[in-house]
Amino acid sequence: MLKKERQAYILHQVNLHNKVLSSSLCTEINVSEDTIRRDLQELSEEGKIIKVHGGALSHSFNEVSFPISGVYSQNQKRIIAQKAISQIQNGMFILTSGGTTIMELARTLPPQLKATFISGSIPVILEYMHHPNIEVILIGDKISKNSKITVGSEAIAKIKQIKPDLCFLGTNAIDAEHGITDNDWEVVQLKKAMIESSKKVICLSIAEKINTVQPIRVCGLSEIDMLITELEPGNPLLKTFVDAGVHVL
Amino acid sequence: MLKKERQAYILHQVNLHNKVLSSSLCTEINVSEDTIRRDLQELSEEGKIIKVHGGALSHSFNEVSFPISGVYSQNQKRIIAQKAISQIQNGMFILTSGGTTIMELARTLPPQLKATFISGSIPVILEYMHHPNIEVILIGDKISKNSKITVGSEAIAKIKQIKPDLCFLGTNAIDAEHGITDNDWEVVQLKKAMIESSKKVICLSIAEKINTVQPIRVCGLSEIDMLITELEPGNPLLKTFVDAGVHVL
DNA sequence: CAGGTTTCTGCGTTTTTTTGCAGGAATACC
DNA sequence: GGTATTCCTGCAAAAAAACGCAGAAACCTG
Repeated sequence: MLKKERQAYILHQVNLHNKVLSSSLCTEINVSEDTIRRDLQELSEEGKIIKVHGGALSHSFNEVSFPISGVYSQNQKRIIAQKAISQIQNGMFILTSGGTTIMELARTLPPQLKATFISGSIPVILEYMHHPNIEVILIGDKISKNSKITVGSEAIAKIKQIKPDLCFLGTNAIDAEHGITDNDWEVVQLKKAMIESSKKVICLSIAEKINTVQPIRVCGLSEIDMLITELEPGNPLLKTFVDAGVHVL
Repeated sequence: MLKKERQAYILHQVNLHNKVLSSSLCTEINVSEDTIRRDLQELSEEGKIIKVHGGALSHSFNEVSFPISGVYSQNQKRIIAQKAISQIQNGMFILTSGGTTIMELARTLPPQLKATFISGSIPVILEYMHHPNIEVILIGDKISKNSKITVGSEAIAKIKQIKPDLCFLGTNAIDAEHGITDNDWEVVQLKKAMIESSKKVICLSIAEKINTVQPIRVCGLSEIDMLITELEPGNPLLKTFVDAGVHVL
């Protein structure tokens, strides 16, 4: 990995998470802690970041403190993202939906991971594009402005042509009885196609959305292979899903 | 292998993978590391790539790469955008390439305009999405990280299926003798398809790029219907294009 | 076509950059 | 106050770059 490349990655991480720990960076990128420190030093001298004991902060950070609930659910999503990443192997073809949980997954992907990611969500695609070793395939069609995702028959047809190894599905609502449900008809059509095409479907959901129902049905529990939440697999809230045969992580 | 040939290959590799290692290049092309280094040096001096220790990176790494021409050429591009907008009518289907000039066009679009815009460029699409009355169609395929545009046979096939009223083409280089030329092979393929599909092709170019040539040919002057620059149509710099039958605005 | 000039390329040497490591100093945490 | 990180300094090894040079190829030019 080139020095500039590494610094670009660090800078991206800082801007994304508002802070980085040099200790975690050096295991991620697999270089010595000294190298990270020198990188942070240089970036700091260029005014790109603020170096502090143990890591660095984003420049915009020290200005305003942001709402606690945002950070709170961000941490939950980070846990989910970590679990999801453990399911990814080098060389995989991975289809993902949109949504903030998937965004967090995209941000958390380790830099040395080599895989191909496919999506129709613009914000998620932008995130994938920042990663050094990831191939990005964009599903094209008409853009739904409110969900910022491509929707329509062309997109669905394209999804049906591929056979990804994994499909990560961000969920709006999941319930033991009604399965996965959503509130946007076009997005639901897309998700149905994604589930149908993929070898393995992994559903990402924060606990808050468990046992909630939305008007339009995406699929039943039998069609998903794994459910990932920020909770421990043994949590009583998840029991009904385990009983229904879903692998809970 | 000729020097120019070698440099074109290197440039292509950089545009494709966003980075190259001089060590891997010299085994690929089978020349000494010194030669590669000199090539990278030259390409870097021409502003095509960014040379770093151990290899080279594409320009997309440090976004803010044009400090001088930035705000300066922004005004020029705004003039071009205004002229381009005068050619748009409500209800049109408009295909656009990527690039900063097109970005400026996207930003300048009047809010009441109702039209359908089609593109494969991520930054441009983001801009279109902010407009209230514009339908956005995204061309999907593999994303070229450095040009931030979808490239590949799927994208080209999709473009060939449509018949837009207008095509706005951002140009890297235009010359009376060689026509429109560019330096990224995949982007050229895309532009060729765009020109072929469209009823009317309008070429946007800042004066700085007039009478410059890049290695790969996109099309001759006869294939474009209109050329828009920030200059007055009567400017002597544009005379050769008027003589060649291009409508200059 | 002969002779001269320029350009290109590879090789050996020197210089610079990068990176990791060790030991002591500074800092944070309990 | 004690302990554990983290930070800094100097140093050394490896990699890469720069430099000078020389042979070869290409290219004028009369």
